[in-house]
Amino acid sequence: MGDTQRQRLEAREEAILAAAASLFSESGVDGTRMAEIARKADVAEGTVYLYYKNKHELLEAVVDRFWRELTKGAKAAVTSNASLSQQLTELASYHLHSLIDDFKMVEITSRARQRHGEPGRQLPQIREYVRVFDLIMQRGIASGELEASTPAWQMRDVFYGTLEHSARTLVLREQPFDSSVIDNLLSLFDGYRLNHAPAKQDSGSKQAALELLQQLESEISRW
Amino acid sequence: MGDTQRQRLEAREEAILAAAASLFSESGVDGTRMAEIARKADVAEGTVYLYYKNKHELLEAVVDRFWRELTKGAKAAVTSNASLSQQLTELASYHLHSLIDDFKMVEITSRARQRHGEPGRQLPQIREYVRVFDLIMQRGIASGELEASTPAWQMRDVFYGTLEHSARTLVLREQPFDSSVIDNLLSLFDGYRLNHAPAKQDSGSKQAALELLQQLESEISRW
DNA sequence: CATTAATAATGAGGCATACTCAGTGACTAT
DNA sequence: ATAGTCACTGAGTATGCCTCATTATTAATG
Repeated sequence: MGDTQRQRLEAREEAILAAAASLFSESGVDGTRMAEIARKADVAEGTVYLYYKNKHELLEAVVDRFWRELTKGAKAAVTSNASLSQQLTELASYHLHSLIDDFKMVEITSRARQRHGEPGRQLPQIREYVRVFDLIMQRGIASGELEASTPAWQMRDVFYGTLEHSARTLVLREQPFDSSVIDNLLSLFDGYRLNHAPAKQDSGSKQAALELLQQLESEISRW
Repeated sequence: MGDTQRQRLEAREEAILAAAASLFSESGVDGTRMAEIARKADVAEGTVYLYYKNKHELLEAVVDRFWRELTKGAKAAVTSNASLSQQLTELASYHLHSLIDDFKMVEITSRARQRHGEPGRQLPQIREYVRVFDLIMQRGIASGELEASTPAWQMRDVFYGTLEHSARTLVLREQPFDSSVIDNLLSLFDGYRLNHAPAKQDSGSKQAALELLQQLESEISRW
């Protein structure tokens, strides 16, 4: 019955992880004692250390799981046959919603990055998460909807940096969600020559470009 | 001699603060013991607690001081008679340089925001810091260089969010500074109808607008 | 089924460290 | 000089992470 045994172990590990996640979110990392986590997971305190070397590694596992779930959700949220700007909108919207709902996890993530030993590391699961964005952009370039005049990592930093800060602002103000953040962000990405319609049917993008031209002309004429 | 006495107290407080700042930056918060801080500041361990209630309050004071210094530097860095886009460039450049140089402080700042008790607070000194950006934008609106179609806080989040994430990327890659981040960020702000030169002497901005026009035309012609 | 081996779980105790407080010193005022 | 005030000290306390000798549980074998 080696299979059932393994399942029991995994269930225990999952119980510990879930207990830690909920307590960290509620009371913060420092506010949560290992004894509490063990009690909530229905194991002895020593048992926790059979699964995770120490509190910080448990924290990392919690954060890792959070971003892994987020990656799953993000992949599901973007409809792969939509236009570039639609996909970006979907991803941004999903991302912002998630960050607002679990903002404590965002704070805890930054905590997980900091280890006693020096260097502010990159968490592997986050690397995986941002790939969702990268993929969308790559397809955008391939389909001609996007002109890659700017390095990919810079666009990524604009995207995620803006959304993270916006989430903090909204949470602090206790505003639940603001779609205008998404609209604004996407209008910024227009600066990257992002076309609103797919390339095959480019009357829309041509239209958009012409509107930009007109705006510029009127602006110049005002001087 | 009450004056000298007060100065001695302030000097002690400053010594403790400086010791804590340097140790926190070097070894992280958890990696630094209160005894170390006391030793480096040449006081007994108990003395630290005469000035700061606990380790977390000392951490907050360190972070507060960092952002206060940054505010001073930022105000000095923006030449107040320059154009809007120049001022933004100066601020962004100063900000990015500072974050890269002291990225540990950025990580520590997010740590200081988290208190055992619930709510992810706003640190007052950071509020003061972002005012530098707000002031620039306000003057931009007043002088007509900027059309405020987007709420100020959203532009702020784009600005600081992008720069913080870019700083993290650059630090992780051990690249010291990349001015193209600034260029890219500022070109994004063009979307807010930002003019490149002050209104009085607008040949530069006219030039820029014409270049944009040409780019657009060549793009359209390629379709 | 009994026996043995291997693996998992326990929780009391060790240990590091943030924080306290009774005692000491240093300075001021009268 | 003397009393009083205030800053300072560092040994001691409490707390909470983590270990490890012991116990319980499961698997393997004849």
